[in-house]
Amino acid sequence: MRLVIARCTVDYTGRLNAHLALATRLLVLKADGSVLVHSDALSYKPLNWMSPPCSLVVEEPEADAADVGVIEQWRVTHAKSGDSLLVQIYELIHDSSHELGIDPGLVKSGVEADLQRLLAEQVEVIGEGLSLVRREFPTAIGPVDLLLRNPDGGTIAVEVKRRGDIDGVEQLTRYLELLGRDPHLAPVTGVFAAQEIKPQAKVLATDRGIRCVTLDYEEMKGIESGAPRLF
Amino acid sequence: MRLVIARCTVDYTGRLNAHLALATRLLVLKADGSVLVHSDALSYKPLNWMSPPCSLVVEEPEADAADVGVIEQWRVTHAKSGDSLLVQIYELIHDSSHELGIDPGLVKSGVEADLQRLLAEQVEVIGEGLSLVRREFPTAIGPVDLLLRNPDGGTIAVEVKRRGDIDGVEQLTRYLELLGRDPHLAPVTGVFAAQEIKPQAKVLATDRGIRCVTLDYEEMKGIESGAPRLF
DNA sequence: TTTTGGATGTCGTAC
DNA sequence: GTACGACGTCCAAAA
Repeated sequence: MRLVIARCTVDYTGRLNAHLALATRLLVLKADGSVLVHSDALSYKPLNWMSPPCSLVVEEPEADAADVGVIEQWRVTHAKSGDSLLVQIYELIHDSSHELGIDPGLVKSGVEADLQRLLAEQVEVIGEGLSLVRREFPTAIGPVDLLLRNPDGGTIAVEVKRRGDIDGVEQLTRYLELLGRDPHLAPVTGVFAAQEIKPQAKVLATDRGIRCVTLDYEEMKGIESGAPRLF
Repeated sequence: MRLVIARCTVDYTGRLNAHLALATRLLVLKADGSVLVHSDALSYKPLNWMSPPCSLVVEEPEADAADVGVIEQWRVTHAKSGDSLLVQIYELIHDSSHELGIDPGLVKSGVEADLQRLLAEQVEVIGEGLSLVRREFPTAIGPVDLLLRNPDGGTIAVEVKRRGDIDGVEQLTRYLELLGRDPHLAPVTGVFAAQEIKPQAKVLATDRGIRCVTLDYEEMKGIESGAPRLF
């Protein structure tokens, strides 16, 4: 990994055109050829970048560029899309290279898949007496997260999200429409389960007769890992 | 901006939990207090990060951490959400600070707003004889991108997207439902216009009687900027 | 290889 | 401040 601090301009041409006026920025050149341009604010997202696979070529600045002070010029081109990034350097302030090796990678827990797995093991969170038919129940328009059997008759389709948005309600609505046509399953009702449900999503769901359930990941995690309580 | 290359572990606790095992990484500390953790691959997205507003505190490593080789420990805490990042440093390989100043920011062109503007000027792309009623036609649930008048009677609502996804079809469906109730506009038909339309979106749109139109940005740009061709 | 859907999405903007 | 849609979304798993 090469780290460069430089006064530079950057131009991107590809899915859109973007220009960065002359200023001092951090340029990160990664081992896979990718390039990041960062300013001293706005975490996370680079101002400009090029994703691998791409190649960096050091070009000779054009005469008029050199006249206005460009001392070095990089062209980074994406191998497939042809998108390219032109970095024109006016002043090199820092330049160092470092051997990092391969990263063992990030280990996560608490994402949608975890929620779904926990909820499948704890269907009582949805309601009394329900039983799991299966996770990822397949339909023509995609898998339903959880399908439950109601002992009083009928089926419950559960859509699990980390954050419950209007899109999730739409998705569940499509599933309900389709599943409701199946005489083996009908009547099918819907449950929208998420750690956090947006007000508009709640309104839309309620309007469509879909019940909303707010999930507590930490609590569900506790029930899973902890020994059953003694009372 | 402070740049640190270090052998470290990183743990994030917040919306989820995430752990990075011991390895050499780039740590970027920005002027606004935010922190980025990057490996030597996977451009764009940091392995781990903390967004502003947040504060960094250098803690004394616990005895057992010090025993396994932790020489320095940072805790970065988000001011509002309480999310936190724990960086345990085992070896400092590089450490430098740089004054970057404020970035003038990115200038873009060629996004959805351009597509919509161009299409408003070239409604013949949608169909013969149509005329523009207005852009951003207001409704109770948000503005319709383009509203067109059909000389044969009725109205056409156009949803413009750069990439046509199933969400866009849902959005347009909601508009059509609402607009169709207005006797001044009815009958209202829909057109889904995008540079690229996903197969599932096309299927859903067609199923709902919505016509799909694929837009060619470069061609539309050419018609706008170029002189009319001489034949 | 293309497609699909999640994401600690992030980021801007209208309300 | 909240809600909502765009994003050069990025990214990984599935088909």
